[in-house]
Amino acid sequence: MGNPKNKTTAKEDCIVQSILQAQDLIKWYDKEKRDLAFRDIQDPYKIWLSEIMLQQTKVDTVIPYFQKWIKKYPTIKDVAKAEITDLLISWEGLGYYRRCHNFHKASKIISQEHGGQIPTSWDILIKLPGIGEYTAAAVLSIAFGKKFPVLDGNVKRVMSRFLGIKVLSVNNLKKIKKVLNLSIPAKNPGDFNQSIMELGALICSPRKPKCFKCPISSICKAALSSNPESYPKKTKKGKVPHFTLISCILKKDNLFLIHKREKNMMLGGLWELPNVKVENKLLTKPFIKKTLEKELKIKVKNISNSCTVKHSYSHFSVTMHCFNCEISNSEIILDDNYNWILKKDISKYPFSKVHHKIFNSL
DNA sequence: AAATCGGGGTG
DNA sequence: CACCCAGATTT
Repeated sequence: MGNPKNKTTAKEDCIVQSILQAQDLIKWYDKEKRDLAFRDIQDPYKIWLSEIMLQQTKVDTVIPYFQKWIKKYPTIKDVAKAEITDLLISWEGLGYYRRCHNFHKASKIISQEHGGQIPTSWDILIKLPGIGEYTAAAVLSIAFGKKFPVLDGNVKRVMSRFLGIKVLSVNNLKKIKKVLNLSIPAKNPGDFNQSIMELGALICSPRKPKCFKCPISSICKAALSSNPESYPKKTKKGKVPHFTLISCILKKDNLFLIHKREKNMMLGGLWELPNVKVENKLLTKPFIKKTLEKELKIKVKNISNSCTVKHSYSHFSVTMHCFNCEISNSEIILDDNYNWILKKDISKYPFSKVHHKIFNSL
Protein backbone atom coordinates (compact mmCIF):
# COMPACT_ATOMS: atom_id res chain seq x y z
CA MET A 1 0.00 0.00 0.00
CA GLY A 2 2.96 2.33 0.64
CA ASN A 3 4.22 4.70 -1.99
CA PRO A 4 7.79 3.88 -3.03
CA LYS A 5 8.42 7.51 -3.80
CA ASN A 6 8.44 9.39 -0.58
CA LYS A 7 5.83 11.93 -1.53
CA THR A 8 2.14 11.83 -2.17
CA THR A 9 0.60 13.31 -5.25
CA ALA A 10 -2.32 15.68 -5.15
CA LYS A 11 -4.45 12.91 -6.58
CA GLU A 12 -3.56 10.54 -3.78
CA ASP A 13 -4.22 13.20 -1.16
CA CYS A 14 -7.62 13.55 -2.71
CA ILE A 15 -8.19 9.83 -2.46
CA VAL A 16 -7.08 9.64 1.15
CA GLN A 17 -9.47 12.41 2.04
CA SER A 18 -12.22 10.41 0.41
CA ILE A 19 -12.08 7.42 2.71
CA LEU A 20 -15.50 6.14 3.53
CA GLN A 21 -16.69 6.37 7.09
CA ALA A 22 -16.98 2.64 7.57
CA GLN A 23 -18.60 2.72 10.98
CA ASP A 24 -21.29 5.14 9.80
CA LEU A 25 -22.14 2.83 6.94
CA ILE A 26 -22.21 -0.25 9.13
CA LYS A 27 -24.39 1.54 11.65
CA TRP A 28 -26.79 2.49 8.87
CA TYR A 29 -26.69 -1.07 7.56
CA ASP A 30 -27.52 -2.61 10.94
CA LYS A 31 -30.54 -0.37 11.21
CA GLU A 32 -31.89 -0.19 7.68
CA LYS A 33 -30.95 -3.42 5.93
CA ARG A 34 -33.68 -5.65 4.66
CA ASP A 35 -34.50 -8.83 6.49
CA LEU A 36 -32.65 -11.09 4.11
CA ALA A 37 -32.66 -14.83 4.27
CA PHE A 38 -28.87 -14.67 4.00
CA ARG A 39 -28.45 -12.72 7.20
CA ASP A 40 -26.84 -14.34 10.23
CA ILE A 41 -25.53 -17.20 8.19
CA GLN A 42 -22.02 -18.28 9.09
CA ASP A 43 -21.72 -21.41 6.99
CA PRO A 44 -19.20 -20.57 4.22
CA TYR A 45 -20.96 -23.01 1.89
CA LYS A 46 -24.23 -21.12 2.22
CA ILE A 47 -22.56 -17.76 1.81
CA TRP A 48 -20.79 -18.99 -1.29
CA LEU A 49 -24.00 -20.43 -2.75
CA SER A 50 -25.92 -17.24 -2.07
CA GLU A 51 -23.22 -15.15 -3.74
CA ILE A 52 -23.31 -17.35 -6.83
CA MET A 53 -27.11 -17.20 -7.02
CA LEU A 54 -27.05 -13.44 -6.50
CA GLN A 55 -24.86 -12.82 -9.53
CA GLN A 56 -26.96 -10.65 -11.85
CA THR A 57 -30.02 -11.73 -9.95
CA LYS A 58 -32.23 -9.87 -7.48
CA VAL A 59 -32.44 -10.85 -3.84
CA ASP A 60 -36.18 -11.51 -3.96
CA THR A 61 -35.76 -13.86 -6.88
CA VAL A 62 -32.98 -15.79 -5.18
CA ILE A 63 -34.52 -16.37 -1.75
CA PRO A 64 -36.92 -19.22 -2.61
CA TYR A 65 -34.30 -20.95 -4.76
CA PHE A 66 -31.73 -20.60 -2.00
CA GLN A 67 -33.99 -22.05 0.65
CA LYS A 68 -35.10 -24.99 -1.44
CA TRP A 69 -31.52 -25.72 -2.42
CA ILE A 70 -30.22 -25.68 1.17
CA LYS A 71 -32.98 -28.02 2.24
CA LYS A 72 -32.12 -30.48 -0.51
CA TYR A 73 -28.36 -30.07 -0.35
CA PRO A 74 -27.42 -29.13 3.24
CA THR A 75 -23.66 -29.44 2.70
CA ILE A 76 -21.13 -29.04 -0.05
CA LYS A 77 -20.67 -32.79 -0.17
CA ASP A 78 -24.35 -33.25 -1.00
CA VAL A 79 -23.80 -31.02 -4.01
CA ALA A 80 -20.68 -32.89 -5.05
CA LYS A 81 -22.56 -36.19 -4.93
CA ALA A 82 -25.56 -34.96 -6.89
CA GLU A 83 -26.27 -35.44 -10.58
CA ILE A 84 -26.09 -32.29 -12.67
CA THR A 85 -29.60 -32.87 -14.02
CA ASP A 86 -31.02 -32.81 -10.51
CA LEU A 87 -29.06 -29.66 -9.67
CA LEU A 88 -30.37 -28.03 -12.84
CA ILE A 89 -33.92 -28.82 -11.80
CA SER A 90 -33.29 -26.95 -8.57
CA TRP A 91 -31.81 -24.11 -10.64
CA GLU A 92 -34.62 -24.20 -13.21
CA GLY A 93 -35.88 -20.68 -13.94
CA LEU A 94 -33.06 -18.90 -12.13
CA GLY A 95 -31.08 -18.37 -15.32
CA TYR A 96 -27.38 -18.30 -16.12
CA TYR A 97 -27.22 -22.07 -15.91
CA ARG A 98 -23.45 -22.07 -16.30
CA ARG A 99 -23.37 -20.92 -12.67
CA CYS A 100 -24.95 -24.23 -11.71
CA HIS A 101 -22.51 -26.28 -13.79
CA ASN A 102 -19.57 -24.38 -12.33
CA PHE A 103 -20.86 -24.65 -8.78
CA HIS A 104 -21.12 -28.39 -9.24
CA LYS A 105 -17.57 -28.63 -10.61
CA ALA A 106 -16.20 -26.51 -7.78
CA SER A 107 -18.06 -28.55 -5.17
CA LYS A 108 -16.39 -31.70 -6.46
CA ILE A 109 -12.96 -30.09 -6.29
CA ILE A 110 -13.59 -28.91 -2.74
CA SER A 111 -14.93 -32.29 -1.75
CA GLN A 112 -12.04 -34.20 -3.26
CA GLU A 113 -9.08 -31.89 -2.75
CA HIS A 114 -10.01 -29.86 0.31
CA GLY A 115 -11.85 -32.38 2.47
CA GLY A 116 -15.14 -30.57 1.95
CA GLN A 117 -13.81 -27.38 3.53
CA ILE A 118 -14.25 -24.12 1.62
CA PRO A 119 -10.77 -22.68 0.95
CA THR A 120 -9.88 -19.61 3.00
CA SER A 121 -7.18 -18.24 0.72
CA TRP A 122 -7.68 -15.93 -2.24
CA ASP A 123 -5.28 -17.81 -4.51
CA ILE A 124 -7.09 -21.12 -4.12
CA LEU A 125 -10.58 -19.70 -4.17
CA ILE A 126 -10.08 -17.61 -7.29
CA LYS A 127 -9.06 -20.65 -9.30
CA LEU A 128 -12.33 -22.50 -8.67
CA PRO A 129 -14.76 -22.51 -11.58
CA GLY A 130 -17.43 -19.84 -11.31
CA ILE A 131 -15.51 -17.80 -8.76
CA GLY A 132 -14.26 -14.43 -9.95
CA GLU A 133 -12.94 -11.48 -8.02
CA TYR A 134 -16.32 -10.43 -6.69
CA THR A 135 -17.31 -13.82 -5.31
CA ALA A 136 -13.86 -14.53 -3.86
CA ALA A 137 -13.87 -11.23 -1.99
CA ALA A 138 -17.46 -11.73 -0.85
CA VAL A 139 -16.79 -15.20 0.58
CA LEU A 140 -13.50 -14.20 2.22
CA SER A 141 -14.94 -11.08 3.85
CA ILE A 142 -18.39 -12.31 4.83
CA ALA A 143 -17.59 -15.92 5.75
CA PHE A 144 -14.03 -15.56 7.02
CA GLY A 145 -13.76 -11.94 8.14
CA LYS A 146 -10.91 -11.07 5.81
CA LYS A 147 -10.30 -7.58 4.49
CA PHE A 148 -11.18 -7.97 0.81
CA PRO A 149 -13.45 -5.26 -0.61
CA VAL A 150 -16.10 -6.34 -3.10
CA LEU A 151 -16.63 -4.46 -6.32
CA ASP A 152 -19.98 -5.28 -7.86
CA GLY A 153 -22.44 -3.16 -9.80
CA ASN A 154 -23.83 -1.54 -6.68
CA VAL A 155 -20.44 -0.72 -5.22
CA LYS A 156 -19.25 0.71 -8.52
CA ARG A 157 -22.26 3.00 -8.68
CA VAL A 158 -22.01 4.11 -5.04
CA MET A 159 -18.30 4.81 -5.35
CA SER A 160 -18.67 6.52 -8.70
CA ARG A 161 -21.07 8.94 -7.07
CA PHE A 162 -19.21 9.26 -3.78
CA LEU A 163 -15.94 10.12 -5.51
CA GLY A 164 -17.50 12.03 -8.39
CA ILE A 165 -16.00 9.68 -10.94
CA LYS A 166 -18.18 9.68 -14.00
CA VAL A 167 -16.47 7.15 -16.25
CA LEU A 168 -15.83 3.65 -14.92
CA SER A 169 -12.62 3.10 -16.84
CA VAL A 170 -10.14 0.45 -15.79
CA ASN A 171 -7.96 3.11 -14.22
CA ASN A 172 -10.83 4.69 -12.31
CA LEU A 173 -11.92 1.30 -11.04
CA LYS A 174 -8.41 0.85 -9.65
CA LYS A 175 -8.77 4.18 -7.88
CA ILE A 176 -12.10 3.07 -6.43
CA LYS A 177 -10.56 -0.17 -5.23
CA LYS A 178 -7.79 1.77 -3.53
CA VAL A 179 -10.27 3.88 -1.60
CA LEU A 180 -12.16 0.74 -0.60
CA ASN A 181 -8.97 -0.92 0.57
CA LEU A 182 -8.21 2.13 2.72
CA SER A 183 -11.74 2.23 4.06
CA ILE A 184 -12.52 -1.39 4.85
CA PRO A 185 -12.25 -2.06 8.58
CA ALA A 186 -10.48 -5.04 10.12
CA LYS A 187 -13.52 -5.63 12.26
CA ASN A 188 -16.52 -6.90 10.31
CA PRO A 189 -15.21 -6.26 6.80
CA GLY A 190 -18.09 -8.35 5.47
CA ASP A 191 -20.63 -5.99 7.02
CA PHE A 192 -18.79 -3.08 5.45
CA ASN A 193 -19.03 -4.72 2.03
CA GLN A 194 -22.68 -5.59 2.46
CA SER A 195 -23.49 -2.12 3.74
CA ILE A 196 -22.28 -0.51 0.51
CA MET A 197 -24.13 -3.05 -1.64
CA GLU A 198 -27.29 -2.57 0.40
CA LEU A 199 -26.88 1.19 0.18
CA GLY A 200 -26.70 0.81 -3.59
CA ALA A 201 -29.80 -1.37 -3.65
CA LEU A 202 -31.98 0.70 -1.32
CA ILE A 203 -30.76 4.31 -1.47
CA CYS A 204 -28.16 4.90 -4.15
CA SER A 205 -30.33 3.38 -6.86
CA PRO A 206 -29.49 3.65 -10.56
CA ARG A 207 -32.46 5.90 -11.16
CA LYS A 208 -33.85 8.45 -8.73
CA PRO A 209 -31.31 7.97 -5.93
CA LYS A 210 -32.73 8.87 -2.53
CA CYS A 211 -29.90 11.13 -1.43
CA PHE A 212 -32.09 12.70 1.27
CA LYS A 213 -32.03 9.35 3.09
CA CYS A 214 -28.38 8.60 2.51
CA PRO A 215 -26.00 8.50 5.48
CA ILE A 216 -23.07 9.82 3.44
CA SER A 217 -24.79 12.34 1.17
CA SER A 218 -23.07 15.25 2.91
CA ILE A 219 -19.67 14.05 1.69
CA CYS A 220 -20.80 12.57 -1.65
CA LYS A 221 -19.59 14.42 -4.73
CA ALA A 222 -22.56 13.35 -6.85
CA ALA A 223 -25.12 14.21 -4.17
CA LEU A 224 -23.56 17.66 -3.98
CA SER A 225 -23.80 18.00 -7.74
CA SER A 226 -26.87 19.04 -9.68
CA ASN A 227 -27.55 15.58 -11.07
CA PRO A 228 -26.41 12.62 -8.97
CA GLU A 229 -28.24 10.23 -11.28
CA SER A 230 -25.82 11.07 -14.09
CA TYR A 231 -23.10 9.13 -12.23
CA PRO A 232 -21.75 6.85 -13.51
CA LYS A 233 -22.05 7.56 -17.21
CA LYS A 234 -24.20 4.91 -18.80
CA THR A 235 -23.12 2.99 -21.82
CA LYS A 236 -26.05 2.66 -24.15
CA LYS A 237 -26.72 -0.64 -25.78
CA GLY A 238 -28.06 -1.33 -29.22
CA LYS A 239 -31.36 -3.04 -29.52
CA VAL A 240 -31.50 -6.78 -29.53
CA PRO A 241 -32.38 -8.86 -32.59
CA HIS A 242 -35.57 -10.84 -32.82
CA PHE A 243 -35.93 -14.39 -34.11
CA THR A 244 -38.86 -16.50 -35.17
CA LEU A 245 -38.82 -20.15 -34.21
CA ILE A 246 -41.18 -22.96 -34.93
CA SER A 247 -41.48 -25.74 -32.45
CA CYS A 248 -42.86 -29.20 -32.71
CA ILE A 249 -45.04 -30.69 -30.03
CA LEU A 250 -44.71 -34.27 -31.00
CA LYS A 251 -46.84 -36.56 -28.91
CA LYS A 252 -47.20 -40.25 -29.28
CA ASP A 253 -49.14 -42.36 -26.80
CA ASN A 254 -48.84 -39.64 -24.19
CA LEU A 255 -45.15 -39.27 -24.77
CA PHE A 256 -43.39 -35.99 -25.53
CA LEU A 257 -40.42 -35.81 -27.80
CA ILE A 258 -37.82 -33.69 -26.08
CA HIS A 259 -34.15 -33.04 -26.62
CA LYS A 260 -31.25 -32.30 -24.31
CA ARG A 261 -29.15 -29.29 -25.25
CA GLU A 262 -25.39 -29.56 -25.52
CA LYS A 263 -23.59 -28.78 -22.31
CA ASN A 264 -21.49 -25.91 -23.56
CA MET A 265 -24.09 -23.93 -25.42
CA MET A 266 -26.63 -21.46 -24.14
CA LEU A 267 -29.07 -23.14 -21.74
CA GLY A 268 -26.66 -26.08 -21.70
CA GLY A 269 -27.91 -29.26 -20.09
CA LEU A 270 -31.51 -28.11 -20.22
CA TRP A 271 -34.15 -29.86 -22.30
CA GLU A 272 -36.29 -28.45 -25.07
CA LEU A 273 -38.96 -29.25 -27.60
CA PRO A 274 -37.56 -29.76 -31.08
CA ASN A 275 -37.41 -26.32 -32.67
CA VAL A 276 -36.07 -24.60 -35.74
CA LYS A 277 -35.22 -21.01 -36.49
CA VAL A 278 -37.00 -19.74 -39.60
CA GLU A 279 -36.33 -16.66 -41.71
CA ASN A 280 -39.51 -16.99 -43.71
CA LYS A 281 -42.25 -14.70 -42.47
CA LEU A 282 -44.98 -16.61 -44.27
CA LEU A 283 -45.73 -19.42 -41.88
CA THR A 284 -48.02 -21.51 -44.01
CA LYS A 285 -48.81 -25.02 -42.95
CA PRO A 286 -47.06 -26.67 -45.88
CA PHE A 287 -43.96 -24.62 -45.14
CA ILE A 288 -44.06 -25.57 -41.45
CA LYS A 289 -44.58 -29.19 -42.35
CA LYS A 290 -41.73 -29.21 -44.81
CA THR A 291 -39.37 -27.44 -42.43
CA LEU A 292 -40.10 -29.76 -39.53
CA GLU A 293 -39.76 -32.82 -41.71
CA LYS A 294 -36.46 -31.64 -43.09
CA GLU A 295 -34.97 -30.60 -39.74
CA LEU A 296 -36.28 -33.47 -37.66
CA LYS A 297 -35.99 -36.14 -40.31
CA ILE A 298 -39.50 -37.45 -39.73
CA LYS A 299 -42.68 -37.70 -41.74
CA VAL A 300 -45.40 -35.46 -40.35
CA LYS A 301 -48.86 -36.79 -41.10
CA ASN A 302 -50.83 -33.94 -39.66
CA ILE A 303 -50.09 -30.64 -37.98
CA SER A 304 -52.25 -28.13 -36.17
CA ASN A 305 -51.61 -24.85 -34.37
CA SER A 306 -50.92 -25.20 -30.69
CA CYS A 307 -49.69 -21.94 -29.20
CA THR A 308 -47.38 -18.99 -29.73
CA VAL A 309 -45.14 -17.66 -26.97
CA LYS A 310 -42.77 -14.73 -26.84
CA HIS A 311 -39.67 -14.54 -24.72
CA SER A 312 -36.88 -12.04 -24.19
CA TYR A 313 -33.30 -12.92 -23.42
CA SER A 314 -30.66 -10.36 -22.60
CA HIS A 315 -29.27 -10.28 -26.11
CA PHE A 316 -32.13 -11.34 -28.35
CA SER A 317 -35.83 -12.09 -28.27
CA VAL A 318 -37.86 -14.86 -29.80
CA THR A 319 -41.37 -15.68 -30.92
CA MET A 320 -41.96 -19.39 -30.84
CA HIS A 321 -44.85 -20.83 -32.82
CA CYS A 322 -45.76 -24.29 -31.62
CA PHE A 323 -47.51 -26.96 -33.64
CA ASN A 324 -49.05 -30.25 -32.68
CA CYS A 325 -47.65 -32.91 -34.92
CA GLU A 326 -48.89 -36.37 -35.70
CA ILE A 327 -46.63 -39.02 -37.07
CA SER A 328 -47.31 -42.52 -38.20
CA ASN A 329 -46.89 -45.36 -35.74
CA SER A 330 -43.91 -46.85 -37.44
CA GLU A 331 -42.10 -43.59 -37.46
CA ILE A 332 -39.82 -43.73 -34.46
CA ILE A 333 -37.08 -41.36 -33.96
CA LEU A 334 -34.14 -39.97 -34.99
CA ASP A 335 -30.64 -39.70 -33.65
CA ASP A 336 -29.12 -40.29 -30.25
CA ASN A 337 -29.84 -36.80 -29.02
CA TYR A 338 -33.58 -37.30 -29.12
CA ASN A 339 -35.49 -39.21 -26.49
CA TRP A 340 -39.06 -40.07 -25.86
CA ILE A 341 -40.18 -39.44 -22.34
CA LEU A 342 -43.44 -39.72 -20.49
CA LYS A 343 -45.51 -36.59 -20.31
CA LYS A 344 -46.22 -37.18 -16.66
CA ASP A 345 -42.52 -37.26 -15.92
CA ILE A 346 -41.67 -34.09 -17.73
CA SER A 347 -41.03 -32.43 -14.37
CA LYS A 348 -38.03 -34.70 -13.94
CA TYR A 349 -36.25 -32.76 -16.64
CA PRO A 350 -35.07 -29.16 -16.44
CA PHE A 351 -36.48 -26.72 -19.01
CA SER A 352 -35.89 -23.03 -19.62
CA LYS A 353 -38.52 -20.37 -19.03
CA VAL A 354 -39.72 -20.25 -22.59
CA HIS A 355 -40.72 -23.90 -22.39
CA HIS A 356 -42.61 -23.37 -19.18
CA LYS A 357 -44.58 -20.71 -21.01
CA ILE A 358 -45.43 -23.30 -23.65
CA PHE A 359 -46.31 -26.05 -21.17
CA ASN A 360 -48.49 -23.66 -19.23
CA SER A 361 -50.54 -22.89 -22.31
CA LEU A 362 -51.09 -26.48 -23.40
C1' DA B 1 -12.15 -4.58 -24.53
C1' DA B 2 -16.16 -6.74 -26.04
C1' DA B 3 -19.36 -10.42 -26.42
C1' DT B 4 -21.86 -13.96 -24.22
C1' DC B 5 -25.09 -15.76 -21.02
C1' DG B 6 -31.40 -15.71 -18.49
C1' DG B 7 -34.50 -13.79 -16.20
C1' DG B 8 -36.87 -10.37 -13.60
C1' DG B 9 -37.80 -5.65 -12.25
C1' DT B 10 -38.62 -0.66 -12.90
C1' DG B 11 -40.17 3.79 -14.77
C1' DC C 1 -40.54 -0.25 -24.43
C1' DA C 2 -35.69 0.97 -22.66
C1' DC C 3 -32.80 0.22 -19.23
C1' DC C 4 -30.80 -1.97 -15.14
C1' DC C 5 -29.13 -5.61 -12.16
C1' DA C 6 -25.47 -8.66 -5.52
C1' DG C 7 -20.53 -11.19 -12.62
C1' DA C 8 -17.78 -14.91 -14.79
C1' DT C 9 -15.85 -16.62 -18.81
C1' DT C 10 -14.48 -16.69 -23.46
C1' DT C 11 -12.81 -14.48 -27.49
